[in-house]
Amino acid sequence: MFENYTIKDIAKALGLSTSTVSRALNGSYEISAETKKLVLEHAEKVNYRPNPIALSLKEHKSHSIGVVVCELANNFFSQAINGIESIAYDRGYHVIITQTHESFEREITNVEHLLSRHVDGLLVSLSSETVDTSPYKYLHDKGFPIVFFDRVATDIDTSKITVNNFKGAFEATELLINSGFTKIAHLTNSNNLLISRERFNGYKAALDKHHIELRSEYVKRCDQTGMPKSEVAAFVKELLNMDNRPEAIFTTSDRLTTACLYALKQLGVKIPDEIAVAGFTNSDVTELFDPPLTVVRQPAFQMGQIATELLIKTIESKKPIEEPVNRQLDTELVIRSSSDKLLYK
Amino acid sequence: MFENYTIKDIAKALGLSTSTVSRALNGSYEISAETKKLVLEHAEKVNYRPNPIALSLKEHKSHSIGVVVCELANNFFSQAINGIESIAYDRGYHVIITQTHESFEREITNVEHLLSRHVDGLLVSLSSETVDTSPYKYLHDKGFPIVFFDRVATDIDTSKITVNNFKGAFEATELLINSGFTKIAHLTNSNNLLISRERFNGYKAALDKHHIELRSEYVKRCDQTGMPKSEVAAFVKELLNMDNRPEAIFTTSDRLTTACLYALKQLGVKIPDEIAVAGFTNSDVTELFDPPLTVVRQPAFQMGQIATELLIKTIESKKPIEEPVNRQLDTELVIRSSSDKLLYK
DNA sequence: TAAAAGCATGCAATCGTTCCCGAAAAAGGT
DNA sequence: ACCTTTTTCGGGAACGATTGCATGCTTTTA
Repeated sequence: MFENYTIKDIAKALGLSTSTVSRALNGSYEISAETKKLVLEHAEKVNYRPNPIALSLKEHKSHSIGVVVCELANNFFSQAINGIESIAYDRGYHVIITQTHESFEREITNVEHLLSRHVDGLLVSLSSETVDTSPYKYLHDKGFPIVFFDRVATDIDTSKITVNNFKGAFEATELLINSGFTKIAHLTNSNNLLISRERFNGYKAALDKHHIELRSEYVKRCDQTGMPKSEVAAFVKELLNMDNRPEAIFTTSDRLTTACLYALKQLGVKIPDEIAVAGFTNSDVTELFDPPLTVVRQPAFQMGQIATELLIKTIESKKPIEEPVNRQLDTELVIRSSSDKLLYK
Repeated sequence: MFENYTIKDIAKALGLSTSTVSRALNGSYEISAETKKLVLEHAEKVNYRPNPIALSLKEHKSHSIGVVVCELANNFFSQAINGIESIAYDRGYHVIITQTHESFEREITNVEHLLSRHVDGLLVSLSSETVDTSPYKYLHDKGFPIVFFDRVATDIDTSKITVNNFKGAFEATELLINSGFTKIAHLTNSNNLLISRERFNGYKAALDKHHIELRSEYVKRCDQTGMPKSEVAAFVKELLNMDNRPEAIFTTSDRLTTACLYALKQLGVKIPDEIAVAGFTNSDVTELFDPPLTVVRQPAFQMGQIATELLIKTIESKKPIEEPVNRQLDTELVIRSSSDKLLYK
């Protein structure tokens, strides 16, 4: 069942040379139809599977792709990986997943690791610590296929899949404004991440459009991406204790959003009565929250699929310099009651 | 930086033979200290990394482990994989993840796939469709390292990590009983899964202990594991429309729990006022639910870690027949208000 | 002084596959 | 009947690393 027959075994059994068997298996024109049939049938019978390791050694590729993300147990990434896996599986590629835990050092180690395994390409979402993208630049210049998704490196001219973060943040902020809030705080991530900056800009632009002044004390930057929930809790407390306390919070990432909600719950602050909340998250149970949460949702699964399709296309294209594709998808604003302005207030 | 120097390159550069270089690198006693130092220093300088593919071909192992789970985007499994990855990374193993989507056929394909990649061992959580475990038996009999976690194969004498499902279900059910409920429904999964049967038995035992008759019409089996939410919704509707309508529901898995909550929300049924809910889930936002959900939680991360440690130990042990370990961890019952019996009722 | 022992290193096989060459046999042309 | 072309197939190198065996040199010992 799981036996490993080799080309040599077949050759011996059939009294042929390994070269002949190999060629027959690969449908070479130089092999007679008769021999081909013989070999093919025997290969079928013993359930012959070429050894991918031997192939990798010879061909310098492995039919596998490496994935670099910060954290698996994060809805956005597990959904994206699901998308990645679905395409990769269909195309016969293996997926090797590594986590950076937001550490640059770990990110580099992972890339080295994957490369030494001769992955045929890389699917990368940068860690929040990463500012130096030169390793990717180096690889890309050497013609190595890389596709970024979500957290992309701007200075590298390779394919990228993102969402319109600006628009997503703008819409969410404007929703809060249209609900009647003017004092809107913002919980954001490290400035290293382009997505943080874009989302901040969206937030800012919505305020601008409605002639609301941006108060820097309303903007709290969680440089540790809310890894210990306490980081977020401290900021939330600060916001609530301000003289001019904000009426709403717009959060910029999955972890930040839930950490913020936890902090508010801990403090016994009612949503949206005392403070409204809207934020980026890909959790698929936010409708069950108390109150149902207004969210900006990214098409994670689809992003993973597109990224993988693009990567495999790059890998399999003959010419090394493929025109890089920049796909930008739309976020989805799901309006629920956490962003409501209650009338009796 | 990511150059691939080979042993040959070093040999050429130093005017030695590849064998000498190899032996020097591996600290063989037959190489003079002088030569060793020379080789080691040069290897360090060019950042030599042995080619794992060549090694795999020669040694018939790959320093990677295969993981078979049903679904990545499921809290339990993504947390478990996080645990797996954390240990594997430290021990220098790669993790190759595959999903079965609860299909037996896909499960077998995945195992074949992983085996052809020469993974050194397998970490398996069976799909709900799987009844025939003979492929694993076959592999195990051949001495191939396999460790099961969560959804285990009883008839194979290999290491297994589970939780005490009976106890977890018993405690949850008894909690509902102690809250004052007697009419307790049960949403369960395919009977193929041992965990479903164990949890059902726990439910039954708690009823027995408190002299409550088990009503078969209260037990709804979701054979598709609640994949389309509608499967669960239909059962929930049935339960609510019964003459002797249950006052509480105990759900047996992550997906079932959230699908049940969605169905209840859709129908506008108040929890716990009209019906109480408690269930297995590893979502880490259930405290934010409306109402906060009473849950049975599995130590997923730890299960992944232990399973991986055990697997690597088996892989690296010289003797093929290692005494299999059966670790059973405890679930955690987190009591929140979704299981409260409201007094004014 | 010659043989044995010790040491440092090289050769070549091996893992499974592909592919460049070369060669034998069959087919075709004159 | 002989030469050329085509068809069909095998030998062997290569991918990168390990390792048993062979080799050649120095040193020790009978």
